[in-house]
Amino acid sequence: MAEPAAALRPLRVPQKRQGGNMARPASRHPTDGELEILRVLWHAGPLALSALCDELRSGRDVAVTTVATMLRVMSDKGLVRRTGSGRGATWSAAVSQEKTERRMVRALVERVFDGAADRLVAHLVEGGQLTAAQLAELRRLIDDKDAAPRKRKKS
Amino acid sequence: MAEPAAALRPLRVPQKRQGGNMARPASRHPTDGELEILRVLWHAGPLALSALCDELRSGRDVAVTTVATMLRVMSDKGLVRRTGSGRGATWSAAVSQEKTERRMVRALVERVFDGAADRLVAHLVEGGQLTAAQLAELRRLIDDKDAAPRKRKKS
DNA sequence: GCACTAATTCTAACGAAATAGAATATAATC
DNA sequence: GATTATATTCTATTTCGTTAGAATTAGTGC
Repeated sequence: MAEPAAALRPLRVPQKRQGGNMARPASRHPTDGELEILRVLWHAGPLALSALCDELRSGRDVAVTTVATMLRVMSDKGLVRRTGSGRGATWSAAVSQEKTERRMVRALVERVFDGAADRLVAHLVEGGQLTAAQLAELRRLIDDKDAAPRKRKKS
Repeated sequence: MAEPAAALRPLRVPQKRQGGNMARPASRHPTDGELEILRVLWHAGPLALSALCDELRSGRDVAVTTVATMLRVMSDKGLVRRTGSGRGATWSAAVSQEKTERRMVRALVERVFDGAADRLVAHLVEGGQLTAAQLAELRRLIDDKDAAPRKRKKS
């Protein structure tokens, strides 16, 4: 491999193994499309492929094979699970809504707010995204939390 | 298995303009890497390319040309702006931190919580992501909001 | 058991995103 | 003005995400 008599001129050599590489790393969280499927499955329980497609189609047009491909990918990622095979097979979410939401919120807080969760909340409260009723409910929630810092299950 | 006689096979016909296409649509929001750059620019004001790279390198290793390429893309998207050219040029954010954060939070609420902002807040409050002090501060915020539902600037 | 239909796998295309080396342009310094 | 350092552009590469047609497999119904 060495270049003994390379003469000179290390210049310009348009070799092929060149240019930067290293592509984008795979995201650990569900993508946009995957989340759409998960939401349907969370809401409507285990579904056959066709039924799942029908649900999705209420929002936009999509081919059956597209959904099938996404399900395969999601299955590899451990996001969904299949029960049975062939025509009678059903698909269900393999991750809980609760956990997924929490993880995605945490990721946002980390990425956008550098871990400061309170800044996110302030954003929401001050940004006028909440109704008066929701604010009241939120205050009640905080009071509860305050009264029982220990995990007391509501008392 | 199968493959009885290798005779007549329609054999998949590897035509070129066929099969599903349509790639992933460009995301309207800054990507992960773009956000990283924006955060540096928001925090440290206008910076030369080299200085920007130095800041980024405190977190991870990255080549100058990589950052330059990202800046070009971000410039096309209107996320950053360049002042001057050549060695003395500086880069600054072309979008405000406030607006960007708000937009990304809104996108998350839409995607994950189907628009229900209060569910996101409840998540944060109940999930134990906030300290007692932060909860108190939050309640004060809500009280203020409650006292002045109309946009009264504080009075 | 054969046709029909739904499900699944195989293959493909293609843009976005991330990365960076090579080459070139530009400004600073001597 | 030549050298040098930095900035910018050009090009290349790789994987991800999204979409879907073609082919194959597996139940349903007759």
